[in-house]
Amino acid sequence: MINEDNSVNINEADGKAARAYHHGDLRAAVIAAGMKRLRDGDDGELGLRALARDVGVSATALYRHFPDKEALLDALADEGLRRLGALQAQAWLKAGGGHAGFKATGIAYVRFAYEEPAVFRLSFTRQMSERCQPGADGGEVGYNLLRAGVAQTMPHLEDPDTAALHAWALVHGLAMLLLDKRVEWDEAMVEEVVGLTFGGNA
Amino acid sequence: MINEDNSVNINEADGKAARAYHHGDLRAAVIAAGMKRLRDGDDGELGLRALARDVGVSATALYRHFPDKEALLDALADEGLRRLGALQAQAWLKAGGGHAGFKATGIAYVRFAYEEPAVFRLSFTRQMSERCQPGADGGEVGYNLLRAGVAQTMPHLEDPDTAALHAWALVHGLAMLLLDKRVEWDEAMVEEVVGLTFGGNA
DNA sequence: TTGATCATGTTGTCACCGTAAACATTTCGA
DNA sequence: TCGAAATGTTTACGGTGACAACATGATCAA
Repeated sequence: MINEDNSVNINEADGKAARAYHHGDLRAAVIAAGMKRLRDGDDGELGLRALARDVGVSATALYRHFPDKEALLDALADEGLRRLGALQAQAWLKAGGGHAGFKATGIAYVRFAYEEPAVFRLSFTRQMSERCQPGADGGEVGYNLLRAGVAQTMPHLEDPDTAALHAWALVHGLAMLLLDKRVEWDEAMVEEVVGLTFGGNA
Repeated sequence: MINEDNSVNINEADGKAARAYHHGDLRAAVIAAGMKRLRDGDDGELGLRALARDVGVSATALYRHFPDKEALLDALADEGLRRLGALQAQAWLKAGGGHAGFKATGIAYVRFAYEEPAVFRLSFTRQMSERCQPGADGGEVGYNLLRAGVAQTMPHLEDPDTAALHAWALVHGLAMLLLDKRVEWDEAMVEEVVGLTFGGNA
């Protein structure tokens, strides 16, 4: 069981000795700790040793759950994409779908990048060429929303693929420019720029 | 003097002893070597030691020219931006300016990212918040071209800033999606997507 | 010519990192 | 109950960026 503060309870049910040799669910705990570090902007690299220390375990213990550091980062990246997709879906619903919903998914994309820069960057920087776990999301939720939005919002375009890529590139580029401090965050600005492509400029 | 193969000639003019204790122009040589490594896709990090080895000098010698590794990377990043700007300017001229020229600068941006991924990524990933050397370009050439292009191509828009950012975000996002293998390179696709924003879709 | 001074490069060292191998402990199924 | 499998620890190795102390070469005044 993992608490909100990422501490881990062991033997919650049976109340045995507090300090057990085995960790409750190390894999999940490590991912949670990694996410926390990314979110807290513990800027710089997150290292195996620091992560293991957070969870209260030996550095090499992580190798029982991840073949190497890359695999661990991949897991974190996937978790990030999953969260992004969830936020987009939520924004779509909240806006009631349609044009407004589509635009909302775009803004949610940029906002996520701005609010959790390290997570966003990690999620997209990892080359997804390697093995994709069967359970991996890989950003499918977000992309499906995108395709649906394009279909609903711009049925007149002859090539929906081009339009979808256009929309994706726009929000992704805006997000990246924000992360790399090429552009300063400005809610109104984001709405305008996104709206220019995402349906609203009628 | 730095040759094409990044070797360095010392005492070119006076023909003195070939092996001097002091390096001809270590700073320039290191930057050249770094660029070469980035271009050759010597994947992974480029380290101080490897770089020093390339140039044929001790690792710590680099600290005479750069306060730390970050500064070195900053120098490489700036060099990258300068090259990008040059390529864009060249594309603009070759296309004869106007709408076609504007679109050409956008495509040049994406192409540069695709052809020299490591350089592009480094150039934009470095936080430019810190001190910008007086001589640093910082991507000014490229941005000026962008503003000029927007002004020429879309005079009807009420807010040129929004339009410029829109265009920039589009090519930047497309570039990033290409680098991170979210999208496969396809010349025609790039032209279409870029053309959707960069003037051509009339 | 001499010798001081400074810029530049070298050697040695340190703390940290990822990770492999060997070992210890706990859990669980037969 | 007992042995195998799963999980965590210890130790060690090579690599990294960074610093301090030292060596070498160039420059310039006296």
